[in-house]
Formats: sequence, structure tokens, C-alpha cells
Amino acid sequence: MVNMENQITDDIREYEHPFVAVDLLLFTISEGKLKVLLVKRGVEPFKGGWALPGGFVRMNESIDDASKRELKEECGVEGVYLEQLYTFGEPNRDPRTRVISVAYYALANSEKWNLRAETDAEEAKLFEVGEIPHLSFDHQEIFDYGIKRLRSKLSYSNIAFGLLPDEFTLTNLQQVYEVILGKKMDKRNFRKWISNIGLLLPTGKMTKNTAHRPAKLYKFKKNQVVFFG
Amino acid sequence: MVNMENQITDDIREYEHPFVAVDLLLFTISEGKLKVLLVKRGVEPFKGGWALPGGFVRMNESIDDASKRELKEECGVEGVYLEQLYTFGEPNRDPRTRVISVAYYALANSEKWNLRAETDAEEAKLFEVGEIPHLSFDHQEIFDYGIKRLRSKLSYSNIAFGLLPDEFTLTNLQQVYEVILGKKMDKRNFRKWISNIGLLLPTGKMTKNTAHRPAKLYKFKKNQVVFFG
DNA sequence: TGAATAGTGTCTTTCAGACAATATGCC
DNA sequence: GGCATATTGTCTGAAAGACACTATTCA
Repeated sequence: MVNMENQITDDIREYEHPFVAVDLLLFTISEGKLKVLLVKRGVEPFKGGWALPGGFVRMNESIDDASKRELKEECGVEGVYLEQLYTFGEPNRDPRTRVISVAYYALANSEKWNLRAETDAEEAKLFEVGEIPHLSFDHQEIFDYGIKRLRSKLSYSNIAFGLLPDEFTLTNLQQVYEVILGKKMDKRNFRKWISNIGLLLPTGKMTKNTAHRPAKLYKFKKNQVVFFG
Repeated sequence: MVNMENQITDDIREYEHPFVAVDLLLFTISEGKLKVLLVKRGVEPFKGGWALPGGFVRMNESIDDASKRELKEECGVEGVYLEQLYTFGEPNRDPRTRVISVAYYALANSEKWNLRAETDAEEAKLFEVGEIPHLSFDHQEIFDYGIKRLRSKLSYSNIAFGLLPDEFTLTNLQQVYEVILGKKMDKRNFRKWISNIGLLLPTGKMTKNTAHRPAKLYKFKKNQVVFFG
């Protein structure tokens, strides 16, 4: 085997090496369910199959920028919480050639989601996480990993706020936790806990036009330390 | 901009795309200190500078396999705990060309470390984590990220065992925690906590030839669920 | 006044942290 | 017996979990 370290210094372009892509898990909550955006593939391989949105990393953009670009181009979403998940690099994960994929996950609330008009509705669709179809490539593995990270990180970070509008009620917030963790929580204990965390800021406003008692609206303290994970 | 998705299908080889490398943080404990292995670069760029061991991912090996190969070739270590850390992909992180690096960290105990005879001692050296020299590329950032992950993961996983021999005393184990977290811990509270975790298995054996009271030897329960993170 | 959701407190259990004396093997 | 390290339990405060009733708005 030639020494690639020297080779790359001599003539970079002639050396065969893997492609690099980003794949995106875009989570959102709608109709009280946790959903993920999938796209129907328009080209081979797996033409007509469902897959995660994604694309190749260009030479002059960072992988973070590539994922933001794909998020905008393929999902029509901007300015949302985005975090690198894991890098998948089995040699045959793409039948065309060697493609290493850096997976990201993003969290969008329904407000951000309204920006999605530019996406072709025929090719992109939200699926409830419990009901996703067969996925192309190794995207099922990426999905499984992402769900695990999301659930895990929920309990020791503030990512839940990425799925909510700027102002929300404590019930809204609790529902995010319940939907993601897939279990009911006690209202009093939840409120006690979330208040002690110290991330909430009362806005002084209330919900309006409800057919019942109005609820206080809160927002999320910005510039807050996010726990590591 | 041409459509790369089509381009890759037509003629893969002609499309310029990033290189992919792995970089390794090999942690070990020696002389009661947490140390990391650095190598002195023998080629440009940064020739003569210190850097993390690593190398390019080959076309037919997974990134996990690439990191295992580099761990063996550059560090002389095999069969140790190895975990993917994060992927670094700023466009100019390597002055030669676009290189995206998947960082891994490995934990080796002193037994595994004895296998390191094949490594050229002139070019690889252990540095205490508080005293590392200036690092080439963006390796300082990778190091910072790795230390953070290591410290964080220590408290909710069983990775400490990767730094210990198969059989160890509770004092050995406590020292690993103290060295990594950089703080003294109370012996009684530590033992209470670690016993409740349920990962320890008494071997029935004791340390020998100590100039004091012998200690019980424990081993780590295999096939144990590792917490997610 | 009925429907629907908001909002609130106590008790119990569990876990983390502070703290010191006795036990054992070797010389 | 002296040295060096191993081993062990109690108390206290904080946080998590179980559990049910009152308050408010609108129709």
C-alpha cells in the first residue's frame, strides 16, 4: 500500500477517497405526536423509497453549513436547533460508491414549520416516529440513534424548547416531554421540577380565547448554559 | 452549481470532494495522572509539531476500522475501549486540502499499554492532560471536546473500567475517578455509590505482598448495559 | 352551572454528601 | 507493636415520586 500521507501532499486529486454527505433528522411535534421528516427519493439508488433528507458536503462549506443548507433546501426550515449526531461510515452503506455520512438532528416548532411552503409536498412528508416506513440506505440505524439521543438529552438539557414556539404554557412544555418520552408525567411534579431548573421566564401574558381557564405564558431564558452530552 | 446528486451517478471519480481522516485521543493513566498520546509530525504541514495520531480512511474500511488500524499502527494498542467522539469539518482545518476528520477516543490500561513496544518512542509520547504542548491543526479543539466527553461520561457510564486492568481494588477504581475528574472523593461515599451501581463482581481474590492490609479484588461485569450518551 | 383546563402542597422515599473509627497484614 | 492501607455506618439535606382538590374562564 502506498503511503497516503505522502500521496496527498504530492497530488491530491488523483487519490480515490470517500464522499462525504450529511443526513438530517428533522423532528417536530404536530397533532400531539413526535414526527420526523422523510423524503421520497427521486433518483437511483432506492428511487421511490423513503429516506432522510441530506446531500453531499461541498468543498468550501463546513459540515455544519452543509447541514444548514440541506435543511433549508430540502426541508424549507431555517434558524432551528441543529446538532451533530454521529458519523456513519460502513463501506457499503451506499451502493453507488463509498459515502461517509455525518448525521445531524434538528428540532423545529410549528412556527418554523410554516416556512416550509417551498418544499414539494409530493416528495417530503412528516411521519410519526412510531410509524415510519422502511428506510433506504442505513437510515433506519441513523433514525434509531437519533431518537435515542433525543430522549436521552431531553432529561439533562434544554432542547425541549426547540420544539416549542417562543411563548408557551407549562402544559405545552409538559406535552413535549410526554410525547418524546412516550409516558405520562404528573402535572405537579413536572411543574415543581421545571421551575427549579431555572430556565423559565414568565412573560406576564396569558393565553386568550380558551374555552376554559387561561394559562400563563412563559418563555425560555436565552444564553443559558446547556448541559453537556 | 451542477447537481452533485446526478454527477455522482454519472462519473464519480471526477468530482472533487473532501478527504476523510480519523484522529485519535488515546487516554491512559500512568503515574497517577491522566495522560494522552501525542505524536511528533514527521512531514509537512506542521512538521516537527505535536498532533493527535490519526490518518486517512481507506476506501474499503469502515471509519471504526480505520481508527482501530491507526490505533494499532500509530499507538501499538489493540483491543481497547474505542468510541466515536465528533466529526470536525471546517473547510480550512488542514492547510493541504479539505480534510474532514472523525475523532475517536480510546481508553487503555497499563496492561494494554505494554504492547506499545513497536511504536517509535522518539515520535510518540504521553503527555499529562494538564501539560500538553501546542497542537497542530484543530487538535486542541478535538482534545478539549474529548476531555469534556470523558469527564461527563464517567458519571453515567462504565467507561472507567477501560482504564483499569481486569482485576482491581476499589481504591484503584476510585483513583481513576479522582484523576479524571480532578478532585478528591470521599471513600465511604464512593464505595456506597459504586456498589449500588451493580457493575462490580467480587473475584474472591485479594491483593498480595502489600506492606499493609490486603484489599479485595473486583472485576467488571461483562455484557452490562452501558448508559447512553 | 357545567365543561374544560390551570394551578397548587404534603408526605414518603431515595440519593448525595459530610463525617471517623476499627480491621488486617506485614515488618 | 507500629505502619500503611482496607473496610465500614449514621445523620442530614435535597430531589424525585405518589397523590387530589380548588380556581378560572367561557358557553
